[in-house]
Amino acid sequence: MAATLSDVAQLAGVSIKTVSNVIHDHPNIRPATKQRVLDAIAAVGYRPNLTARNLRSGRTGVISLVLPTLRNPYFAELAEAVIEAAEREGLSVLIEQSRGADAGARASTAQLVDGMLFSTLGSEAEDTGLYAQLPAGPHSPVDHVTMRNTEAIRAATEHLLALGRRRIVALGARPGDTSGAGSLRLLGYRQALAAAGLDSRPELERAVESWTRFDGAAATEALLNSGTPFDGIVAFNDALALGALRTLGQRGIRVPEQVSVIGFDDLDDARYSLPALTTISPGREQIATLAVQMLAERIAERGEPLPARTITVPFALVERESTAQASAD
Amino acid sequence: MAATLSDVAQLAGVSIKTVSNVIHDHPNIRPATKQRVLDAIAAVGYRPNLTARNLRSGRTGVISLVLPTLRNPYFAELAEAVIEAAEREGLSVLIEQSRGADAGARASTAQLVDGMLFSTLGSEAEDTGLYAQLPAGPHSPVDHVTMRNTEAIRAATEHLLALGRRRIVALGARPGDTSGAGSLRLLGYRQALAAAGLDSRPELERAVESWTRFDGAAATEALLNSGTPFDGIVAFNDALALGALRTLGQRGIRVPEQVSVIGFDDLDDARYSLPALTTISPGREQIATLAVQMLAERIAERGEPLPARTITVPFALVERESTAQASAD
DNA sequence: TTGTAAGCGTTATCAT
DNA sequence: ATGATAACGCTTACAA
Repeated sequence: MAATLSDVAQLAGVSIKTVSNVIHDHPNIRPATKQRVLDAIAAVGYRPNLTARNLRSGRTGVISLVLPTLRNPYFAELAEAVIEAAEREGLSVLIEQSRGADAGARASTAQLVDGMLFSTLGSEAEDTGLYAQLPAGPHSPVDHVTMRNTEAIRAATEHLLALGRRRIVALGARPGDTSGAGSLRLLGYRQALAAAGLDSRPELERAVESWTRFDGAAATEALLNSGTPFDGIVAFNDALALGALRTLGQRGIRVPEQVSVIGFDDLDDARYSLPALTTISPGREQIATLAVQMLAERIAERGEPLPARTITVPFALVERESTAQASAD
Repeated sequence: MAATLSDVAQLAGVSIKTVSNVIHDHPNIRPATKQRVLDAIAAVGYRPNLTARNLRSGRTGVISLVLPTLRNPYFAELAEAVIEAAEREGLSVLIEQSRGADAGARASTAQLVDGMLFSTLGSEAEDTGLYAQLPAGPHSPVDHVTMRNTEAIRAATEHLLALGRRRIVALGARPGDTSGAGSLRLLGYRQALAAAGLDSRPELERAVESWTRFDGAAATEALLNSGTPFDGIVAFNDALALGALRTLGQRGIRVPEQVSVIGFDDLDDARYSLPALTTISPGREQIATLAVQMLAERIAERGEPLPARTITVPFALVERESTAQASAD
């Protein structure tokens, strides 16, 4: 059995209040008493019972991170960043998978956690379906931390344009999507083309089912088979780009000599692909840090609810081999 | 403020005991009363306070998974498997990073979790350094779920031997390691060679700092530069193998025609590399399931401590392109 | 069938 | 400077 406050108090010959005072470094404790208590704590190996403390304080020190899957490196890297940011705030992270409808309702609705962080695939239906599920009810304000989807893909496209590429493929359009990340990124691609005075060509906008390496490879396969000529690929995420690289490699098409490829996410994998992938770094660490901080503030402000805030973080374009300047063509 | 048992009781005009009875589906409740209580629960939006329940029961329903990093796909995939297994047991998973010495002591020593699962990189020092840290003290029994390191790498090596490979590289030896996964795998490699009547050649046993894609690529680079001829690579994990594939691809060496490559872990990535990687599937789902089950049993048996158990799970060799039979050489 | 009350281990408000 | 004692919200003997 674990030792409790009263065990310590009894051994030290004081009341539990005094022990509690010592633990919390309250002022006004006689040094002699304090020492006696500290000795008693050491003697019985006392550790505060966090559950009891939580019941009193109404807090648990735990937040949950709800995401679709850890097998997707994007989410794994985000989770790691969140865990580290949470640690800095003195919080632990419970990871839950959002299997469709029940977006992580388990531990959360049951007040096991002080707050929740949601990360989605950025598809439209997903985001909207989420709000209904929130434990605090649909009225409570929700903060958002977002990335510059449109601007970043526009910058990515302009990067290829600056290399002299003119037949640039947009890889990853999602047909039904009109407000999610997919459509924002498609918009950025179109903006870049328009600003460069190029017509957008439907046959260069390639749709995929999901933003995975597999679909990236398959879509590139289909693209090649269609005979449509192209000299650049703006993939809407790194997984798609890595899939594209695989297919291009298999077909003997040289990157970056014949085709430039750029991705989005700056996964660890992007550094080790062949060739190493140029990509957009969306500011993952900052997103994680801000999200955790905002949640921590909200947890601290219980009662007086803060207004909903939306923060957008800056991105960076990371140049690697897949868009290196072709020496000669 | 969240509604409590007494709020519900007051509204329904019964005692909290009755409400509690309804919640726990106790027998002997008059249907009319039950309905009244259920209505009241719905009316105030009552959700049981898990923290209070935990304080009473002494359990939290949370276990922690301590691992080095989620950025390593091996651990990300394991974490996902553990989360799913835990969900089946009605447990939530808190993920903690073991940053060196303090192997996840935070939430754990503080009784926030009912039990802990450790997954390490399998290096020797790491494992031994762990036991001292365990919250329950060094006496408490610890269960182990392990994979067949030696047998699996032996099978991998024999797979290459069966393809006619004779100059097989072991990629991933860790010099200082005499009891960790590295040495067990090296042993399997040597056993296979010995059984085939081949001498083990030191120049074919390539050491690396860490089992990463980066070091796999670098070690393969060094191997090629050394001029040592070879026709097969047994990598001690998939990351090393994927790094090797990258270097071989870069150098224009064809896999599997000139060199056969096999890995260990069966990461999702192994399916999408170029060429797709043959590998050892170490039984990850089973490991996760068994580990969670054993822990759940231990949590249930509080008091009467079970003896320490060690379970070893079977492996499977997954054949893909990187060891396809070369048609002609 | 339902109610009363004790207690889980803390923290915090009073007194003293 | 320290000690009683009442909460926190729940489960569960024991009574009624």
